[in-house]
Amino acid sequence: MPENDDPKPRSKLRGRAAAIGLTKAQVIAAALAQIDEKGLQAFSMRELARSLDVSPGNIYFHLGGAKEDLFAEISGALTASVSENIDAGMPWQDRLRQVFLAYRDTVGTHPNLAPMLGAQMKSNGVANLAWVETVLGALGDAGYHGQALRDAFNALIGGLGGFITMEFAPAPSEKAREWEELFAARVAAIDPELYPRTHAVLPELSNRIFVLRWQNGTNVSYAGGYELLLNLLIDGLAAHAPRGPDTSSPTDTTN
Amino acid sequence: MPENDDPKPRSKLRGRAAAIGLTKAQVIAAALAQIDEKGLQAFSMRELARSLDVSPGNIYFHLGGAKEDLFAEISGALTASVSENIDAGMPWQDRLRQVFLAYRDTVGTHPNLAPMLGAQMKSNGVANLAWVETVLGALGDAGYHGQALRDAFNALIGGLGGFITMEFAPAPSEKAREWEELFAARVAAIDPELYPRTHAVLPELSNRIFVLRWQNGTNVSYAGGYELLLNLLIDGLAAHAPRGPDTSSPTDTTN
DNA sequence: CTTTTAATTGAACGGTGTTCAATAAGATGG
DNA sequence: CCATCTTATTGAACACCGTTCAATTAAAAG
Repeated sequence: MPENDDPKPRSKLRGRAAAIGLTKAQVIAAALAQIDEKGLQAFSMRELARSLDVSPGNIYFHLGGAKEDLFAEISGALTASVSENIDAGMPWQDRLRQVFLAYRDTVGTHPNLAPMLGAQMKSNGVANLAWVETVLGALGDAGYHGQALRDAFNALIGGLGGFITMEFAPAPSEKAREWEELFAARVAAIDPELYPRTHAVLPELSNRIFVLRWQNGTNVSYAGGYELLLNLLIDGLAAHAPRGPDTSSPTDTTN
Repeated sequence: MPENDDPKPRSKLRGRAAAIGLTKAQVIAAALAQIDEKGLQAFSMRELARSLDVSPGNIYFHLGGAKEDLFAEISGALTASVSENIDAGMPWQDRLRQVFLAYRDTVGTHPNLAPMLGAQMKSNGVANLAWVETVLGALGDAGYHGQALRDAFNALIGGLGGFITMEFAPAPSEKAREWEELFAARVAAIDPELYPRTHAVLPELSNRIFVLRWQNGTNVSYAGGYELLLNLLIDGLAAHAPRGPDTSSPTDTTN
């Protein structure tokens, strides 16, 4: 692994020959492009090397790690900007709303990353401390601390982050067309006697709700469900706040 | 693929020779055992074949499908029982609470399946219609219909299902020990000037909240966060219900 | 016992992630 | 300008993987 973090290659010949001057940032960017294009399932280190006209080994040299680490780097790069432009002077409710709407927008730009954001611990890492700080700060201002803070934080991140993971969960690889037809057949065969509420609701909600769908958030908007979830959480956290909001110096010791 | 669904092999010699009489159900059970033991990442069709003392091809013969389909079968088998024993006579709030607590308990028994439940559309399929029916029924009794029903359903499934996916998201493969140390080092280096709220909260919440953790729900309980999320959702949905609860015949056409 | 059907194998194809010695390219300093 | 040293790059190799398929064995049917 190269021992500095220069954005530019040390070679002065960059641009003269194609295979000279590869950079860690280039590798990460190319990997992101590759995933955007082909999906996480189809992504491979060798294909990435091919797309950069470079040998596989060279990628490992610049990365200084394996595929998993590459994913972590991509996640970090993606979510780095989520908590920028959050005005700390706003009410905590607005700060939460804004940061979680921004997070969803960001993931929505690269939906194929969703599986690794939600379903792999390493892809969170300590990358976006600013994000954590914003959420913890908002909840602190709301009066949460100790165990209640822990639960509130987890409910927010787990609920909203998890929602987005499911929203953009990928369809079966490639043979999507075939699966869509198979799915439609199964839905059409739902027994109105056994599942009356489901059957009644199908014409309106088929492919619009989790589980009963064959397309994900890339094709069908789940904004309504997400915003409802976000509002219920914020309102509920406000109603159940351990003490009045905006108490700036928590000096009591009742816990 | 064998054309019937007999739980027993057609051979009359079952038990006499080891490699005789493999069954689809056996394959699925063995795969689940394998995933429970080694994790989803390490699972492979060839290893599965080895664990059954059988050739890889034989597995495909009995499965009649590929790895993806096997995953879908496992998901279906796992979640089949989630909505059993839900008393339809209970208030809709209790039905929701019960079914979502049961879902989390079920996944908690096989946490390594979490990634494929949340992050793969096919692993939901139309498998657990009873579950969908229970949730739709409860929300219907609460007065939800049309778009509001859609959003409420998605908020519930996406929020709670997604939470569980994140809760049990796996740590990096195998070299967990090494990662834990690396993580601890990074956490210790958090700048108290840049991230005061995070820094202040670390002693109490480190490894207890999403993002700032090196172990998942298998080692650390996220029950508090989940129950808070569940309660906020149910209470909020009750407060925002389009009309009074338990109106049995929705005949108006205001939507 | 022969025919037909089901179950099983083993080899093959075309991939994969990752490591590593050998080598080429560029920087350094005499 | 050249010799040295460092960095970058390659290509081959290793040990896997998912999936298909002709050939073969085992069991059932007649």
